[in-house]
Amino acid sequence: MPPSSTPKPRTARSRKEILDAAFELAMAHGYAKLTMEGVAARARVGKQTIYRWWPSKAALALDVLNDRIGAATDFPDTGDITADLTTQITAVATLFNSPMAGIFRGVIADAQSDLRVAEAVAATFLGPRAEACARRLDIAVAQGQIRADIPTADMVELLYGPLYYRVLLRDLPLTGEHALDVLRSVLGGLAT
Amino acid sequence: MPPSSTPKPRTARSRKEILDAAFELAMAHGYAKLTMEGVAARARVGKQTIYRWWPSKAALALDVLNDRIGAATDFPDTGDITADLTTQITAVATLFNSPMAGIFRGVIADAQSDLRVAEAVAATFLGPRAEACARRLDIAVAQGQIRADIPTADMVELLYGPLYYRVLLRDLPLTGEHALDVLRSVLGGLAT
Amino acid sequence: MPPSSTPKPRTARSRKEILDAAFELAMAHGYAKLTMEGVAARARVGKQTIYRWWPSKAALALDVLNDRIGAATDFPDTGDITADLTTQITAVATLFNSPMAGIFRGVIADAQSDLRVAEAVAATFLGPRAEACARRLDIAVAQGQIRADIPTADMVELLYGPLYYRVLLRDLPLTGEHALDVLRSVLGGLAT
Amino acid sequence: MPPSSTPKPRTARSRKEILDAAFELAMAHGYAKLTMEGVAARARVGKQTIYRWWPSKAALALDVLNDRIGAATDFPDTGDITADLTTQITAVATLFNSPMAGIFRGVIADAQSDLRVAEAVAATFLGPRAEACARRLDIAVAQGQIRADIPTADMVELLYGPLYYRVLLRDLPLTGEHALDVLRSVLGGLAT
DNA sequence: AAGTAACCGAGACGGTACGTCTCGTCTTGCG
DNA sequence: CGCAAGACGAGACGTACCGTCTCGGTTACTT
Repeated sequence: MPPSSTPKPRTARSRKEILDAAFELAMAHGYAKLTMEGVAARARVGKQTIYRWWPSKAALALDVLNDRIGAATDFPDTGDITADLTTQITAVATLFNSPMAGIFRGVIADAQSDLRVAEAVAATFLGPRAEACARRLDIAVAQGQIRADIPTADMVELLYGPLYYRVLLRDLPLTGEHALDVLRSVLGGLAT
Repeated sequence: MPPSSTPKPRTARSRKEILDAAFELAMAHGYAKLTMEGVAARARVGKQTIYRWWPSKAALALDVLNDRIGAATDFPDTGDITADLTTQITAVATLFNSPMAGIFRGVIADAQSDLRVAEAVAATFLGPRAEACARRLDIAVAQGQIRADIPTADMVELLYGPLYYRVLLRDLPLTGEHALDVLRSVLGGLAT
Repeated sequence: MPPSSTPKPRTARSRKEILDAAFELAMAHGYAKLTMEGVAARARVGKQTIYRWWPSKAALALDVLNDRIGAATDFPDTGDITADLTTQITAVATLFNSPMAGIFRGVIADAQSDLRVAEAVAATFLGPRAEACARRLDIAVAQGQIRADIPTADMVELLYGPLYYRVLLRDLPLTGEHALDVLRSVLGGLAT
Repeated sequence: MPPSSTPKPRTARSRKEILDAAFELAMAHGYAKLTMEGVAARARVGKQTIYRWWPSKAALALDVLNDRIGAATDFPDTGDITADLTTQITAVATLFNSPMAGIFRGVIADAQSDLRVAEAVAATFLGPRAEACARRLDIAVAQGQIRADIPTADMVELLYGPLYYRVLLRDLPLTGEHALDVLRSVLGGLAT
């Protein structure tokens, strides 16, 4: 997204105020009721200033996510892949139980109809995290802790797909316990 | 959703015309550009007539999906769970590569911000299919083909979560081959 | 303009409220600060409702003028053309010293850049009044009170041009006395 | 207007480039689409540089007019007032049929809502020309060619008012012939 | 010749209003 | 008298300019 590609807006001040305003409004009324006009009004900024740096409310919200989450979901490497995945997946589950989940779900919703948003999500949010996970799995494969006949990039989808399923498709809660059940089941397999 | 609970609208004729119009417009211009006004105009129906039966465009689109897909994803039982899952998952992958996928993605997108849509999706679309799958897995558990220590309802999420991940989150294609790779990996597990 | 050509807006009620709001706002802050948004807000009406019937603020203001002025500048016929012109021109001068003058000047200003406004002004405001004047002059010509070798349509321009000149071009006031001086001079001619 | 009162801007070069750019843009797209931003871009000048010398687009356009028209409407004195008025009024009619008319009409339009523009028009454009005309008429009065009982300043309005009427109020063309008809009629009077 | 001040292009900024779009409700009038 | 047709209040959209305000890179005047 533009603000990332041209990371030096004239005044970093308005950038911060816009991101803050967007975050606060999303928290207060939900992503669906977030509007560019509302953000502009709360940030005391002209609408054009927002559109200059972000092409859509989803792009803006994605930057809010990236700014706020930061390295909260970085990958550890203790040598034990099961322990590391447990740590990581617990962090993800925590995140999905925080208010940030509403913004994430809204961004993903908009990505369904806006290709540029989908690309930005892949490039700045999901992609890096998936690659970090795949790299950790590569190490585990090399150490013989994980099967070598499945691409690690695919494994990432097996591990996280069920979590996103809960977040996006069902009204069932995604608890940390459930996330760990998923992890165990995926590692062990369903067949007898 | 209303049309389901009152399955005999005054004139079944307009119901069909509305669903057809919605389908054709969604095919022609995409779910995002589908509007209630557009549907009313194409179906030569008053807007009020649509609102009488469906509270939102997502609810209408969901009915379009249910009408058009019907039993296309029913579950077979040949006695071999792997074979049956293969059959079923191939059918799902096919569906997700058809134009219907656009409508599905749009409905899921709207479900993120509209609780009633989310409930309707769970009640009329995902729920029944998940339950059918779980029932089939119960049989397989009873036959000893599948582990008994994991709730079959959870297994459904392990199996389908990765597919939805591809459909909703990444720009990667969901091929039938990939779907079968997922099936095999989930059944076999990732650990050595 | 549309509201004239399709004189039956769905509810005459909103039409009146819009015209009233426009008039009041123009009186309060001047034509230049009149905005469609302001009118909509004061009339408690959607902007679209205004745009449905009037294509521009000038078209709306022109209707305000026509509604408010009505027959105030109708032409008398007492048999004495000098007396009748005196009556009429005094009425016009009075009008140009009323607050309506501001609206008139604004409409004429917009007509300079919007052909449709110019046409509407000619068709609904200036044209009818000029024709009424020309008809009265025709009678005077037939009675031998006025020269027959000048088209009466041109005479209208000689009589009123100097008044509009004052209203539109100079900061000099257009008093009733000055208007009558003009009338006398035009009738009598400048040459010795 | 400022540029007149401070006739030596730091660089006369930018002054000319700005006036040229404004003229060309007004010719190309019309006064209404002329913008300060457009002028700045075409003149390769900062917006501030324009605002330093001209407070509004109308003030700028007025300077364009004054620069381009120059002495084109100066008053001759051959001793025959009718001949001189004919010469002069023909020149004015020619001007009003040139592309400059669009700029003039735009400036007059803006003058309706901007008092400073109105004053500048009176001070630098209409005023001097009206005074020149009045002076010439004074001579004619002294020579007995013109009535002495009407202020010559008023006569100017009688002569030019009908021309401006055509330019500003009706969609009728202002031909040289029509202008001369007006002249004859005003000199001779309408009454029998 | 180097140092330094002013200027000025470029364009971001906070705003305002535009004219359009779609929503979900309400009203009219035809069949 | 039910429904198509579509007007209605509402309010966000994304754009265009406004007039003001920095930001740096010349430019041209000292010393």
